[in-house]
Amino acid sequence: MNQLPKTYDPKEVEGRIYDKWIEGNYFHAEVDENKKPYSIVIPPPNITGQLHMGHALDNTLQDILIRFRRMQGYSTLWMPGTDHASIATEAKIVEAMKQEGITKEDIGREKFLERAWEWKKTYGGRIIQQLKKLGSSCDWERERFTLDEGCSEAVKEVFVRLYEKGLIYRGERIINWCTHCKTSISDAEVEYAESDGFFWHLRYPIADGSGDIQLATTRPETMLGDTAVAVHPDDERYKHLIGKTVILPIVNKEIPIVADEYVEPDFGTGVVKITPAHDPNDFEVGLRHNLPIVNVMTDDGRINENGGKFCGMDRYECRKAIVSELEEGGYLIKVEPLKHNVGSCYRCHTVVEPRVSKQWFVKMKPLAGPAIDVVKEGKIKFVPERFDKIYYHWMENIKDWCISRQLWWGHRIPAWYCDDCGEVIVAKEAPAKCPKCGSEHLTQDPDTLDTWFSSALWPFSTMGWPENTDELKYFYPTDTLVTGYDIIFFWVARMIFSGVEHMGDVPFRSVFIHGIVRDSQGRKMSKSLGNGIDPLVVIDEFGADALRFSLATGNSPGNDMRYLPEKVASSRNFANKLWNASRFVMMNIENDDIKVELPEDLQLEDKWVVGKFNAIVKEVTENLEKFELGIAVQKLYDFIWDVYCDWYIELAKIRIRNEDNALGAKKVLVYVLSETLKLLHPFMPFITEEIWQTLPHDGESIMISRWPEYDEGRNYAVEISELDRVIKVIRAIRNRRAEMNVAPSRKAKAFVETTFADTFANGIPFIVSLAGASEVIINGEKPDEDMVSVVTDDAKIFLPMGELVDLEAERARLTKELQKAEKELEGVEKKLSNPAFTEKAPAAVVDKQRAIKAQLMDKIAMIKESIK
RNA sequence: GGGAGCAUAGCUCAGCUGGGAGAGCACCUGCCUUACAAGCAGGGGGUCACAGGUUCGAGCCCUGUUGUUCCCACCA
Repeated sequence: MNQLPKTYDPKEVEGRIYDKWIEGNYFHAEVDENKKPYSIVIPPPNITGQLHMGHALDNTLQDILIRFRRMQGYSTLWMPGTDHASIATEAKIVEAMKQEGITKEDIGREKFLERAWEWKKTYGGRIIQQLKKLGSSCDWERERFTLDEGCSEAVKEVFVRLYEKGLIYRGERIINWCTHCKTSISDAEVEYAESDGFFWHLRYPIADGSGDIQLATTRPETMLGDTAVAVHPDDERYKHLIGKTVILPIVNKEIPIVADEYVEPDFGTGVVKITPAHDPNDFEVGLRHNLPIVNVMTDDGRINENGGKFCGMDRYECRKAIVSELEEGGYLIKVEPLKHNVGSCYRCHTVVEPRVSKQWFVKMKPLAGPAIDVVKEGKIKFVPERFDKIYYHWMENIKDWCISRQLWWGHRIPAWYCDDCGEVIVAKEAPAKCPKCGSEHLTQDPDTLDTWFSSALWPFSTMGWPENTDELKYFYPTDTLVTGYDIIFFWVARMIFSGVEHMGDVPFRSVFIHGIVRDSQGRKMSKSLGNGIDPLVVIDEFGADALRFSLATGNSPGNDMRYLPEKVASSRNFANKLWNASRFVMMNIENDDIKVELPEDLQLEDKWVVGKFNAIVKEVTENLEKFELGIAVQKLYDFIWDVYCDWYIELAKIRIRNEDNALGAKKVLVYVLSETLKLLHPFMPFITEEIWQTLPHDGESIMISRWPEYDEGRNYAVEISELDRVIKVIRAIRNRRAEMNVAPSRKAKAFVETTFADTFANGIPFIVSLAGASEVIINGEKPDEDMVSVVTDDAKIFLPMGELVDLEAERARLTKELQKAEKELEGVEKKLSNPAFTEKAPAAVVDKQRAIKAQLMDKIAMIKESIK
């Protein structure tokens, strides 16, 4: 006996169902040579992170694909895990220690790392628990961490291999320095934003006293590190000065005037001060002209001892001090406002300081070539396709990747330096002694690697590489990578060249890109705006299924979407609708022994719903295969609500009520519901499981049941079009009655005139029951009284409404309808009378127009007759 | 300075390879019809940004314009 509540209560269901899935071990993936593999690796969330809408979207999409493929019979692996997120995590720990009044230097590397692991233990599992709330069917037994033993092994292996191939090198280069995180960061980790600054025009005196040279800068404090002034070699204004020297104001140092093509003669005064240590371009100029590199800044953005009396000053304080001193000395000509691009750290948003520093780099050109080729050859497909252009552009213009970080939380660089001879040893294990001089005094490089260095290996490091494991052989390359467009450069691109280089094959075949979830006003959700929506709160209020459903609905690949609470509410309503439809079915089969199978003798309405279901199976499957999840989910919504609930259930009620082949109707109700639940399961896993378990079913769980298959023999096109004709008539009658404010309780006879007499004869019970007819007469004698009429494409219906009939209004309405039909007919005739159309358009299209014409002509004739 | 996306009903958005403009929400009318008021039945509302072009036929393809969002780029 099913006493199901009238509303679906996700809170009561979700936890219980999820535990059951875990208990059944359904998420676990095994190497199974009898099945085809399907695998996805999760974009590992940061251990510091909390589930946000971006995660909710990303993981909903992955779970939909995984559940779909699992039901299709693939051996399905969704590899989960977390990322150690070096900068973010270290910053959090440092921040926490600050509360205690200690710095990381106070406690030293070892103690710091202990704290970090402690932190990981406490918070690392949090986001995993949150992913479970969402319903994610990851293989949790395989959960990995970018800093675990296996991943660390892979990292070392890769580092050593690349070093030995000459693709990793160490050198003094200009890099982006974050003065807050106190580490180098890669180019990809710098965000540029236009900002209002100033352009300070300065005067540098020429050393021989022949005058001065004027230039402008946006960062006057860097003049402390100027080692030259540059002009364009062909610039007639300055040609005579090339080779001379100027006196650097304040510093009082003599520096050369050099000629370099980099200088744009038309910009500013055509003169550039050159600070090789603090500007990427100046650095290049410096190399070409052998200029000294004078670093004037400390790692926390202060002026160092090279800055003389400004030593110890913050870079912005120093800017002020320098400007006022320049002004006093008469070196400042003018200050003008200037909008320019300023780079900042993507983690802490501190303005980045370009700085020369000794770092480790990956040589990118040799890796980029093959990584471009695999996409060009179609071995990897971006969905939507347009993202390949972005990828190409980035890869084609890529510069060497700075991978060393001045942090402690991360993979320590496997390089040792001999204290005695300076030899560099790169190896997976600490060497006992220097291979060159035999010294035992070796010091490991203190730096760690960029977090993205380890996540780049994720598709194979998680499967046991460098061992050639069974998992690797079976599940690699993975099938689909699901991620937002915002991390294509950070992660996707790097996985591609890493996979191609180390595995000799692509890491995944498709990259399914989605946009970001914005707030209801279209703004990015952010902490500072305080407009973030917590998915867990939403799940608590509406249920995980409703959240998932609303994230999938209207989602089109690569496009951003807005989070609208009303949309989640409407998804919740949909879940509730499904719940109640199921309740109806269950209430009606309590006393019957029903299996999930279609009865032998399908009636018209049965074939109608089965045929429509069959079409949906095909379409939804194809949509899912093409990553058109938003379209698939819309079709399911329409089918369940409009076709199944609004029509089939109502039609079935007639038979159940009349006990006219009621069992057949019940079987169809159960069959179609049960199979539809399967199609919906990837989107709404909890409620579909809950209902499926209550219905008659075979097997332990819907999530491991068989995905419905399209059946060529069950299209029922004829029955569908027949019943659709009847439905059109029912709608038309309802419409007329509503217009006339006829109370639902008031029944009236309906006289139907049609050429489809058999069809409507079959439809009589439906019209009686669903259109408020007391009796339906097909092509019969009409009484001589005033009636309202309504015309569909296939039939004309007369309703005697007694005193409700207002002849004048009726005539007006019909005239309007006639005009509309005539206008339509005009359009169709115009098309058909155009020989170009009938000759060139496909026959099917022309036939369709002819059919429409015939229908319209019938309709017009019928209306005209009524007006008389 | 390059490149990309978006512009469709009051709002948020779908619309697959070009063949009679769609959904949800909101709004209006009538209904507690024994699955569901988180519901049922009906309704109003769109020159598919603008201007050209290709085509028998364009929301969809091409060109340009405007607005908007984003990505990339070393102009000091």
